[in-house]
Amino acid sequence: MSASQRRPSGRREALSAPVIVRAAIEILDEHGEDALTFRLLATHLSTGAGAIYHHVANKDELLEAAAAELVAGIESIAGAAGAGEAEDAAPSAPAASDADVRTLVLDVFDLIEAHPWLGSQLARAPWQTAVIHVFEAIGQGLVVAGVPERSLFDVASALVQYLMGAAGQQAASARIPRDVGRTEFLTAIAGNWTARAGRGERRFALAMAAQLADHDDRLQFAAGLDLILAGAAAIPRA
Amino acid sequence: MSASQRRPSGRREALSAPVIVRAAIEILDEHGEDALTFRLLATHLSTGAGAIYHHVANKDELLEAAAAELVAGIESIAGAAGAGEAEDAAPSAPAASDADVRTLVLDVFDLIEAHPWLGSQLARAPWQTAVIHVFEAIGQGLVVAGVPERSLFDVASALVQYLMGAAGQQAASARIPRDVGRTEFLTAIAGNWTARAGRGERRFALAMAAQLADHDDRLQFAAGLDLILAGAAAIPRA
DNA sequence: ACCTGAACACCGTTCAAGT
DNA sequence: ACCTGAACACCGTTCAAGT
Repeated sequence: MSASQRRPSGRREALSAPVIVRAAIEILDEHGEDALTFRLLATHLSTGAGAIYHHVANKDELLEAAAAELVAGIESIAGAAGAGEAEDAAPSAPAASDADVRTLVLDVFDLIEAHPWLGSQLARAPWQTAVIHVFEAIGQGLVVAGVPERSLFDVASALVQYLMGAAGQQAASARIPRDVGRTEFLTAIAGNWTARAGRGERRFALAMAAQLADHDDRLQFAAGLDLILAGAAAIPRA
Repeated sequence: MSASQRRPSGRREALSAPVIVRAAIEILDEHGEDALTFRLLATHLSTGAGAIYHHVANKDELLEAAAAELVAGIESIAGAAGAGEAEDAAPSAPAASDADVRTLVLDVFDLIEAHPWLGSQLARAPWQTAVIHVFEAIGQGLVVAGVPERSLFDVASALVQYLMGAAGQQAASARIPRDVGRTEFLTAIAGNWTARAGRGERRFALAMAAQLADHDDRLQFAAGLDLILAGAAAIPRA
């Protein structure tokens, strides 16, 4: 029996936390959050389910690590510019503005849209590494954009919470069965509201039902984001 | 055997959807979202687990009904005023303003803070009755507050998504073990960030850690809410 | 028609037994 | 030390059998 035969075809590298996290992300991306099982993961890694626990404490930690991995690519503009190296240089034009923070938040939104399970995971635990990373990037962007220090925490938190709300919605959207068309699904929902809309009841939801069927999640998210940024911009500077 | 003996002590009323939902809410409020099990629920109702399925399709539907029940108490100011009865009356002062919408959203926040499982449930499925109800109430409030019609959907959606984000956070906070003090937990988290904060890394999160330990969730939520409302107020009227 | 509760098809996690 | 995979302690849900 050669050494290569002791290592079955499914796994080339030795079992380790990064390898496990990578395999988990693959399953999550391809088959959705419900598909991630320690048994299936073990099969993909050509090992037993118990082996995973030698490298990862439990499923929660695995999901946190997977989320952190995806979000690691998100960098604040300020961070990327290497602030701190030229602290004493003459004050130049701000390295980031509200528009950069806007782009940053939309990047995270796009990442969630591409990996809906990430939406579930981010919304689930506010103190995990991935959320802190996003919070940090947004916060640094706001500093450079000139948001007054006394409002930094409030504005950053508002942006993160809004983002978490949208994250949950994206994850929920992804849970709609694929064979049901999204439009059909939303039309059915709208029909359900309509049926219950008595005289004067649910007039607003009813009026919005038409818009719902063909709206664009990202545009709508951006519109709300702009409300928050407009509110932040209206804060009097120190 | 008398008739009263055929109906065991745990259940006075006949089994029905409302009775089941009421029992579910009791368990959720007292022991948290993880405690709600069809087996435990059946025990509380002095019946078999299978009996519940004669009145409720599945656990999802049960949770949606429980959420709808709690949220039913939330009424938009416009709705409560019986708009529609005096449609042709001379236009009086607006029945609601931004301040009323603010109060409405904070009422929902307070409801979630009092019933953390509601936060999980609302954030989970955007199309459930409870969320539509809140959306409707907020929308009606915005109409009366004079938000331009073309922005109604965006503003209402932004408020709901922000609320859903906060809902998820509240639910997550409630999942912190009770014997661990909240302050100790947050201090530990902050310490964890500190440990990882290299030169220039996580400077923002680090600076915020102190504020985190003793901040007030509700005040912070209100601050973000005010940003959105300020942004909405800045939209030029038609 | 409604209820019962054992049975089914899963989970995450543990752990004795192997290498 | 690391891995294996059966076993444990749960779930939600189903369904034959009762009333």
